[in-house]
Amino acid sequence: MESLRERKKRRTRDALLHAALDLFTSQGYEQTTVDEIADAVEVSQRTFFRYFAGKEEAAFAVQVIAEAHFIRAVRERPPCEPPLEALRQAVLEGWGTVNEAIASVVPVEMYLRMFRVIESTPTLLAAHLRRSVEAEEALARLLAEREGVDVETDPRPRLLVAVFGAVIRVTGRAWSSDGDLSVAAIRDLTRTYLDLVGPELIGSWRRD
Amino acid sequence: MESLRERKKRRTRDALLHAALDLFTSQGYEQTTVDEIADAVEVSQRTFFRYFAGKEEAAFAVQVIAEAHFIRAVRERPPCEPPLEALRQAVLEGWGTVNEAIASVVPVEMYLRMFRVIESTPTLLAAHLRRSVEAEEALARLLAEREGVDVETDPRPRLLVAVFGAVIRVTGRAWSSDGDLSVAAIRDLTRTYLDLVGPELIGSWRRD
DNA sequence: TTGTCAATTGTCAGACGCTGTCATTAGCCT
DNA sequence: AGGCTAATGACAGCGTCTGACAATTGACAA
Repeated sequence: MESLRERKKRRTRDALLHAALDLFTSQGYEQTTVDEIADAVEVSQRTFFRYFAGKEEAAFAVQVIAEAHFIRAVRERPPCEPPLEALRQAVLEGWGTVNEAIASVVPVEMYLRMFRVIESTPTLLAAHLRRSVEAEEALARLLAEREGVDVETDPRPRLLVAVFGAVIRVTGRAWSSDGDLSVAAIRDLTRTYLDLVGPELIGSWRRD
Repeated sequence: MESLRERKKRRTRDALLHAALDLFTSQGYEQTTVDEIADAVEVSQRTFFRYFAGKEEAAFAVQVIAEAHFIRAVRERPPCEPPLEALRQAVLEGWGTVNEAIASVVPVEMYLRMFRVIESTPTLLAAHLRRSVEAEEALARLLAEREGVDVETDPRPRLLVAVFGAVIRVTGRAWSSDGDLSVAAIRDLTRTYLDLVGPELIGSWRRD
C-alpha cells in the first residue's frame, strides 16, 4: 500500500518522465532544456534534478527497464545451454516479451521512438554505448559464474559478451535506420544477424 | 616554411595540449577545469576554445593520430588478404609502429597514461566508444569497397568490423587494468585475444 | 484536533562548459 | 610607416548541475 506522499512522488516522477520523453521525441534532445521539462510539469528545475541525476537519466529511464528485462531473460535460461546459445535465446525471447515489461510505464511506441532519438543524438549514443559496456560486464560475470570459470583470468566471458553485444548493436542500428520499426522486425533481424556470425564472416566474401 | 604567425599558433596549441594532458593524467579529467588549462599556458579561456571544440577534443587529440595510423595500416594491406586477416595484421603491425606516428607530438608514455584516463573516466569512455563506432563505420566502408560488396545491403562488413572492434576494446580494457603497460604487452594481448575468436568462444566452456 | 517531526519543494547563489560579440593587439605586406 | 587581417582578451550570456537554506506539506502520536 502506497502512502499519499509516495503516490505524489510517483506521479511527479511519471509526469516529469512523460514530459521529457514527449519533448525529446518531438523537438529533439539537445533542443529541450530542463527548464522546459520542469515548466511542463509545473515544478521547479531543482525538483527535476531531485528525481533524475540529469537530462540523460530521463532519456534512458525506459532503456533501464528493457535492459533489466533482457538480463533477467539470460538468468532464466537453462544452465545446460552453452553460453552463446543462452544469450541468443534470451534476446530473441526478450524481444517477444518486452511489451509487457514496458507498457505499464510508457507506451511501447514511445520506447521505440526514443530508441531512435538515442541512436541519432551523438551525446545519447555515447551514453548508450557506455551503458552497454556496463551491461556487458554484468553479463560476463553472470556467464562466468554460470559456466564455472573465473572472469578475471579467463577472457572468454568478456570476449563472448562483447562480440554478442557488437552484433546486437549493429542490429539495432540497421533496424532504426530501416523502414519497418516494429518489434517483430527487430526480432527477425536479430536472428538473421546472429546466424551470420561464424564462417560467413571469417573467410573471403568474394566467391558467393 | 612556416610564418611566424603559424609557428606561434602551433606553439600555443601544443602548449595547451600538453598542459591539458598533464593535468588530466595527474589530477583527473573531471577535476580539471578549462580555466586551469588556459591559466597554465597564460591565455584566456576563450582562446582555449578557439583551438579545441571542448575539453573532450583535447583529451582525444592523440587518439585521433593513433586512429588514423591504424586505418592507414588497414588501407595498405594487400588486397588478396581476407578481410579479418587484413584487420588482424593491420592492428598488430600498427602497434609496432605507433611510436613513430605519435612521438613527434607527445611522448608515448603520455599517450598510454591518457589511454588509461579515458578508460576510467565515464564521460571519456562514452566519447571513446562513440568515436570507435564512427571509426568502425569508416572501416566497414573501406572493407566493403575492398571486397566489392555493397555496405548498405550486405551486413557482413559492419558485422565483421563491429565484432573485431569488440575484441580490440576488450583487449584495451584488460591491458589498461593489468600490470604491464608497455606497447609490447598490448600487442601480445591483442594477438592472444584475436586467436580466441572462433570455436573456443562458441561451444561450451566446461570440459577443458 | 493539534502539535511535532521528517520529507518534499522552491528559491537563491554559484561553478563549470561553452558561445557570441566587440574592442584590442600583433603579425603581414606594400 | 601605415593599412589590412588574423589572433587574442574581456565581457555578457545560456544551459547543466550542485549546495544551502527556508518554506511547505504529509505522517504520526499525544
